[in-house]
Amino acid sequence: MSEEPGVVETWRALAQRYHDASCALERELQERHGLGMSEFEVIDRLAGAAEAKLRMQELGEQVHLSQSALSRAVARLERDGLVCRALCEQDRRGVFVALTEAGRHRQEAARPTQRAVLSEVLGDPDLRGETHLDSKGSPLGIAGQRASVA
Amino acid sequence: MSEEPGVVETWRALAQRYHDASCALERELQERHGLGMSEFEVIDRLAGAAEAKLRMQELGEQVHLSQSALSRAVARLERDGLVCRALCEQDRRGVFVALTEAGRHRQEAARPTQRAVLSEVLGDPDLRGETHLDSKGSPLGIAGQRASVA
DNA sequence: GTGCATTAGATGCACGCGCACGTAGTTTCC
DNA sequence: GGAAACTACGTGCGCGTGCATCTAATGCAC
Repeated sequence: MSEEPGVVETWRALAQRYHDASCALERELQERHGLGMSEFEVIDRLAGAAEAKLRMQELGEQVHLSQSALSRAVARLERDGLVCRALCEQDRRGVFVALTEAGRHRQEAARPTQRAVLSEVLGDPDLRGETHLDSKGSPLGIAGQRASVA
Repeated sequence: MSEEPGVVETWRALAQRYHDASCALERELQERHGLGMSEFEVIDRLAGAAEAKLRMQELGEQVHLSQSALSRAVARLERDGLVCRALCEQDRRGVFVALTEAGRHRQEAARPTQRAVLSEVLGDPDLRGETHLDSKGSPLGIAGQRASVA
């Protein structure tokens, strides 16, 4: 009788990896840029979109948030002045979400942090030390984890 | 030149994969066994432990929950009669959590569901169709990501 | 045009989570 | 032996999330 047929192991490794990364990401983004993971995800997607604007629906397809969670996240971002909502003239049910100047600036400031955290946690040697986490001086406290997949 | 150095792609694939799996798992476990993911994780770990009992601390090392979240999860499980707490005589700060009969039964009932969901979502061909999810049939549309690290 | 089904997005609600803190019990050091 | 530091666990609190539901706008039938 096999007890650990593989799927469960895979799942646990996946969950472990995800949690390590998301916790570190959440913490660093929050502490250094006042952004939650979801918020950053939204403005990051917006920054990558044409004209830095997307409809809620399109945003929802890219981020893995529920529709309500996305609505709240955008509301928070709007409250902080990082995005603004605009009616869609073609379909007046729709809402465009556009990155503001402040939003773009914040995203550009936060992206290196994201990259650094991810390469640290996910163990990508490519960016190690390139876009490192200077300023605060904290080495993230997750060095040496690596969660090596090999 | 689009600069996508890999880490972000890896991260997004990882997050996607994790969310697909956790959402499906959460939903199925809840609907079919009245268990949340965390709850199942706890009783599953307990079932795998010697004498089906562990200290909170040891449990905390295995599950990726914060100490408080674990405390609440165990409280819920105790409320439902699936586990029971017992003082640790050696160290009276410690608390043992033990699987009850009902708890073991529930875990044994839920494990096939977990396996089935995971093999469905994570795409492990080994269990495909063996412990299948009745009328699911949906490939969940996440095949072929893998995010190979090698 | 009027009525009904559908879709986009917002919101009330309950819940699980992490953080900070409180409370016992233990160890350390004098 | 007694005070301080530390550890294991529980708890108040605020917050973000998903679910169900609501509103407004669109499309379709007739």
